Amino acid sequence: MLLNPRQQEAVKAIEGPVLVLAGAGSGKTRVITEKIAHLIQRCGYPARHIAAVTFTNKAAREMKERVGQTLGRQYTRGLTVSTFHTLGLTIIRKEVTKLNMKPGFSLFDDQDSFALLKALTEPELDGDKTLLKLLQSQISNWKNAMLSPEQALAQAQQPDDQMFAEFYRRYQQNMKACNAIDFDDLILLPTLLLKTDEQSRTRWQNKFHYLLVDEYQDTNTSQYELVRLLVGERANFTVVGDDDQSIYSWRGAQPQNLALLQKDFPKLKVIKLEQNYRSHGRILKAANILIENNPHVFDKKLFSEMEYGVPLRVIYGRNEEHEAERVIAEIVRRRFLERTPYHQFALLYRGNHQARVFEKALISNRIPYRMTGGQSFFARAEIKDIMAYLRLLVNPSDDTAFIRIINTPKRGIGPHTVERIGDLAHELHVGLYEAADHQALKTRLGAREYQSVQYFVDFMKRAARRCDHGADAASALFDLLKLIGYEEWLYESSPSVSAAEMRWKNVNELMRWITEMLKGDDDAEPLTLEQAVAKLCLRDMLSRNEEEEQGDQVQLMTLHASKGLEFPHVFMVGMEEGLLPHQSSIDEGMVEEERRLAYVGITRAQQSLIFTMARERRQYGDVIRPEPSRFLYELPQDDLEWEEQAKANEAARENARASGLELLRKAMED
DNA sequence: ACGGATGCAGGCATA
DNA sequence: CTGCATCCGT
Repeated sequence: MLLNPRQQEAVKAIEGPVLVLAGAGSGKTRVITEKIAHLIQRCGYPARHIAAVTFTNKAAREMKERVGQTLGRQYTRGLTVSTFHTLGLTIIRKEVTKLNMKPGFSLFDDQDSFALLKALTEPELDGDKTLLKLLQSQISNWKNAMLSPEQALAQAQQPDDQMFAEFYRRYQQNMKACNAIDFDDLILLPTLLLKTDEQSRTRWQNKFHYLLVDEYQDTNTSQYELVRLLVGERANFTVVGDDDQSIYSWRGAQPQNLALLQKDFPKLKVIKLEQNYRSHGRILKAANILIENNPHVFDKKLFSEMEYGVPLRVIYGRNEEHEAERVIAEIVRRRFLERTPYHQFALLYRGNHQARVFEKALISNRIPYRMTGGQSFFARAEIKDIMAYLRLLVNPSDDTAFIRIINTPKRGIGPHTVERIGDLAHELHVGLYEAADHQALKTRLGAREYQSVQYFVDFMKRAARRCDHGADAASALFDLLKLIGYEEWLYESSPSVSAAEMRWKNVNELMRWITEMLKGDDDAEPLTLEQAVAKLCLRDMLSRNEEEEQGDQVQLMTLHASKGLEFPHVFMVGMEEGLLPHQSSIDEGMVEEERRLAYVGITRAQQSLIFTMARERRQYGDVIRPEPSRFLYELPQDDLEWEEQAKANEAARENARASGLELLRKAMED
């Protein structure tokens, strides 16, 4: 298919800054892909001087794949297609010395950060979960806004803010001691470095001559700053975004960055893609009308040349179980009547917890399904354990990893012993692992405990040595796994044999990835253990391994996770006040973002769209009777069939037929 | 002092 | 329903 004029314009505008406002389903991935091809083939840009940045690994993989298909693999060698975070990691790794970091640094995920925060605020916060979560997101906000602990403290108005700023300082200090950085640092550190160090800035500006950024409305302040620093004076770049699909302000995204661009780059060329190739007319109309309730920076009206399609529907369940049953009945009906395969249906919901009921119903009806997101592979305890072993191997200062595995599997080292090690570490100003290996520990522990600790340190040392020198790090890891008896431990500690089997399977899957990464393959260089561990921490696997088998399965995911995807038939479930818009968003006056979320959901649908809700819903202990979501009332009612209304129409039609009132029947059908 | 078991509390944003 | 705390047995 040929590109339309607007798309062509977007592809061919290569001098100076370009903003592509790409509505949902307007073919933006295609534009980015074609543009990369154009730059390489027509404009003589070497692939290694082009970088395309996305937000998710999935998007990055897909884009790499599609550029490869368009151009042929040999042309894409050296091309950088990665997420912001991976790009940040690349820069950090090349600049470790300038950043005063030791190689082999650990990447803390949210859980690791949380654990650390909890530990170092113990006296003040006493493990208060809500406060800790608040603190964690506050620190994240500060980092995304590029504020140091000192600046945060200076800005603090109330004593509470001052306390949080103080915790922020403590946190940073401890991260440094652990030779660890968190996800926000992956952007912040490169940004600060490029800002202050001219040499580094020049190096990276010379590395990338052209920059493309996808989902630009999701960038936060430090990401935007990084973009600006990377493109420099030359300002040759293309960003693609849609302010109507900005749904991540809660993690620091600044959709204003779209407008800011025009101010910072007066020469900015703005191109709108408004033709939608995805959805039937009715669906698009509904989406347009809904989003008109929001204020806009750039006016944009999507149109479609596709058929108008069937009406949108609203169906009810008595309660959430019944809601799920009705959705499933509809899927089954359409599968048999219209031969629609399962994979063409998607169930979209606001919160992960909503998935449970639907999962249950799908299982009991033996309908295959695939759930994206939710409890991910890397959140599983067994994976976190193994990852902690790996992290400690490459970074002996990683105290969080040490604490996780010092007694997993159980080897007789309890909290008391760990505390003693902690005391010593504190006195000597070293990490826990180093303290555990210290002479002085012998006099402070009982003989049995000391021996257990020695045993642990001993095999870790040996494993680390084999990983460093030996060509075969992989087999060292397998031996380590054997030695600690992890498989046996899983069978002892799991609630059932099948759970243990599952967990062991996961561990093996992880080991397989590592082995492959260490070995390398056709389009991937062999990695050091250090690099492999970092990649795993970013959940950034090279090959397509972690794509699970995709049979004919109903798709389940959150509205957030659905962005960028499309499905022939969509169910948006739980369309109720309190769920969508979510109660806390209503309370905080953040309904506009919820509306965008609804907009994202609606524009995923290609052919049919059904909204569902429950009349009664269990919440915590009690039962509530939710109101229909305000968004349903904002949709064009002519294109929306409410169930009762449909039933009423049906009844009237029936009556008319029975009484032979031909005219009335005709009227009803209009 | 460690580790397993049992009982109770609070819990749902969204990657 | 899950995760943590506490208690008790070894």
